Amino acid sequence: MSGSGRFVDGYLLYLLARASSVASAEFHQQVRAQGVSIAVWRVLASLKGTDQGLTVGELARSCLANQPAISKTVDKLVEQGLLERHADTDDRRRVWVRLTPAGEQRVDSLIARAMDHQTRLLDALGPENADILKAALTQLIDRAP
Amino acid sequence: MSGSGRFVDGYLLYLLARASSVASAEFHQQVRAQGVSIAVWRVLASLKGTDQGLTVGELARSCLANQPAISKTVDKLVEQGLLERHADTDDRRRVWVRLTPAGEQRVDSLIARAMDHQTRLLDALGPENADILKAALTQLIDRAP
DNA sequence: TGTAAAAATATTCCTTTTCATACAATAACG
DNA sequence: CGTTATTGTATGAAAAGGAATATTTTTACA
Repeated sequence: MSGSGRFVDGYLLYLLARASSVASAEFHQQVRAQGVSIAVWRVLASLKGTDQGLTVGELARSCLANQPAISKTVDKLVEQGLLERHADTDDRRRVWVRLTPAGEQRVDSLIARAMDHQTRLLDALGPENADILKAALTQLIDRAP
Repeated sequence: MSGSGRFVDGYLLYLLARASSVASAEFHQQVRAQGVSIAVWRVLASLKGTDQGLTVGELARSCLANQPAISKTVDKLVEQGLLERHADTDDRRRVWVRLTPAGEQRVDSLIARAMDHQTRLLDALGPENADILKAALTQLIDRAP
């Protein structure tokens, strides 16, 4: 005996985390090679395609991160001129965050690489497997407790 | 217009990360409520079911973490009496890490909760969807670039 | 309305992670 | 063999992240 009786090998949450990690590894290295952290990439990517931006809270949920972490990351990106904050006129607690033109430019360049990587990933999977995977993940997100 | 033209909504790596995050959220809260960090849970869970333990490097890869982070987490868990280190006799660079009896006891209690949570998750998904998901994730892991 | 509760963000303090590197041991190869 | 390269782990300084809380604004409701 001594066959792999490891607990994690049959554990769904581990399979999920590992799949996400393995699938992202190559692209994440490319991002870091551009001098951009994954946290920053997620903030920029989350804002791309929103026309008024997102509030800090929405951004945190979108980035799968904590609100304080996002506040701090936004601080830095505002200093770098990639983001801008502006208060909501109706509810002055809310703070909107959106890309500046420089931010758009930066994220566009990263997104180009992301799409390129995704194409290769989908190719490796095959179109039908990719569709099955997307459907299964979407169901999981909708139905998870 | 103003329909969701957000980039991330169509991005596979984001779907994966979000699925992993959403599916894990509830259980991870339970773990933290036990006073155990996710990093520690992953170390303990990774070791469960290995009969000689794992080396530090294997443990790092299994935990989807960096080697220095694992070295430090192991330090603390050794201090707490949950893990023990012992050098490899053949290759004295390698350091094996394994659960102590106290560590086994701790991880067993967490695993009981994990299995319970997984049962509910699989129920919510339905058996056939669960199988499809597992197969798709396994393929992704095997075929990712 | 006035007051208590709730919500959104920022801030503080402390832990953890990361990056680079040091150190020790083995492997490769002239 | 001796020397260089490589591998595995640990360590130290710097950055990031997390939990708790403060602050400001809005909502609920007596």
